[in-house]
Formats: sequence, structure tokens, C-alpha cells
Amino acid sequence: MIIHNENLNIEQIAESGQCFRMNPIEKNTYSLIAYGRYLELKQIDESTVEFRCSEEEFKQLWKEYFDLTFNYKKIVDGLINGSDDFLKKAAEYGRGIRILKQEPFEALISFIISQNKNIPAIKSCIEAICKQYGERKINKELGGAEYYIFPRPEVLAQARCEDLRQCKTGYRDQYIIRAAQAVASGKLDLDSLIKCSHEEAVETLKSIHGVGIKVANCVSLYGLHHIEAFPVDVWIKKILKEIYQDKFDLNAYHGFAGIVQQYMFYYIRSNLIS
DNA sequence: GGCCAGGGCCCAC
DNA sequence: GTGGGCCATGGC
Repeated sequence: MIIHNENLNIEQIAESGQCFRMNPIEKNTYSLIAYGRYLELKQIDESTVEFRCSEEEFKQLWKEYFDLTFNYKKIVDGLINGSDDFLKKAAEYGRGIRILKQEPFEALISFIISQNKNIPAIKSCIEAICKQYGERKINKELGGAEYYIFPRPEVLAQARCEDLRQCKTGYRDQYIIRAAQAVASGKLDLDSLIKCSHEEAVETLKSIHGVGIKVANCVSLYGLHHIEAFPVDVWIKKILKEIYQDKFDLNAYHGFAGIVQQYMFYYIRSNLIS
């Protein structure tokens, strides 16, 4: 499947810190494991991407996953033509980013793991967990490569601390187990949080041990697709302080602050600014 | 080899 | 309600 879209850049998405299982495999080409599937994507040119899958799979899954029905151009153009000089540059630089619709449970566990880790460490931790607890699959269409999907809640709910620590979770082992137990038992209904408001979702998520305001916002944004969520990590904190002197007006971006946040995050980490 | 990382908990104050 | 120590561990 060849897809044309001005605001679809696989490398930018993969490097934007929102997902942890999208990795480069060759030039301009990335692999991705999500929703029990393995996918390869190739950036043909600035606004063209090859999805290596059937048309049916694309329509059924990836079109939604990459949020391809949403108009990002409108938001990018709004920022580029706006009066905020920093956001102007950030949006221009990261205009191929989209907010993925990841699986809620995977997002929950992934961002619990993310606390006090850098992105490479988060990735290797998640890969180890998938290898140990996730179902093994073979991709028949794309060369028969094996891959491990993200484990189901019931499986992680029964994990042992010692085994999880082998995956380098550190002190987060109990957070992971208890969160998985909450989901597996039905005590935490993540799907129901998609329908309710972002604020309600964050409040509910924070009741999980090991989930604070930042992780809750990440789960809300990347796992529940509440694009008004605005996660503040050390990088965003640095921007808010150094660029905006802690006077950034979130209300100016009401309803899509999470997208703005993503441009900021990607831009500051690119090292283009000193 | 020390500092930092898409932080949160817990306990003083 | 707020601030600081502490947590486990890999990347750089």
C-alpha cells in the first residue's frame, strides 16, 4: 500500500518518543509491532510511505493506528503561521509527526516503565518483557521473521518480581504487576476511559500505584487518544522554563495540546537549539 | 565513571 | 500542599 500524506514521516514518528517498538531496519525503512501484528514501513519521499501489508489490513488497522483521517496539516500550518517563534520552528521541523493510537494496556505498562529511564533503556526493557511474556509469532508475508507481541494483561498479572527484574524493570516490577492485575481483573477498564474525558481518564489512571501525573497524561494521549493531554517530562519542563519562563499558555492550544507537546519534545531533543 | 533519564512514592515540614 | 530523599538500572 502506497500512502500519500504531507504529514506522515516514519522516522519522525519513530524518534518522537511516543512509541517504543518502531525501529529502523534499513535505509528509510522501519519495522513496527502493534496489535499483534508486524509491519514494515518505507519512506519513499517526503510525503509518500509504503505500508508493507494488504489493503485490507491497512484499512482495518493501520489507517486508524496512524490517525490518518485527522488533519495534521491544519495544525502545523496554524503553528507555522502563528506568533510563537519556538512553535513555528518546532512544527516546521516535526511536521511529519502524528499521534499514534496505541493499545491502551501496552501504553500503560510502557509508560510505567518509562519513569526515570531514557528511551533506549525503555525500549530494551520492553523488548525483554515481550520476549519473556509475549506470544511468539511468525510473519509469513515478510520473510518469515519471528516476533513477540506485547503480553496480555493476564500473563503479566502473574509474573514474578524476580523474572521481571531480569528484564531490567528495576523497582517498577510491582507497579507493572499490580497494574496488570487491575486490568486483568476488570477493576481498571481501559477501554471505558477512551469514551470518557481526558480529565476523568487521568484521575482514574492515577489511582494505579506507580502512575503519577506525567505517566497518566502519556497513557491518556498515546493509549486513549485524548489529544488534549499534555505530558510534562524533564524535556518539556526545560522548554517551559527556559523558552517560556514558565508562562506558556496551554489554553491557546485547547483541544490539541498533546500534538503541540509532541512537536516541542521532538524538536528540543534534536539538538538543533543550544 | 559520574550524571542523567518521557517520575512517583513517601515522609517531614 | 509542598519539597526533597530515595528508588534500580542502562546509556552515554
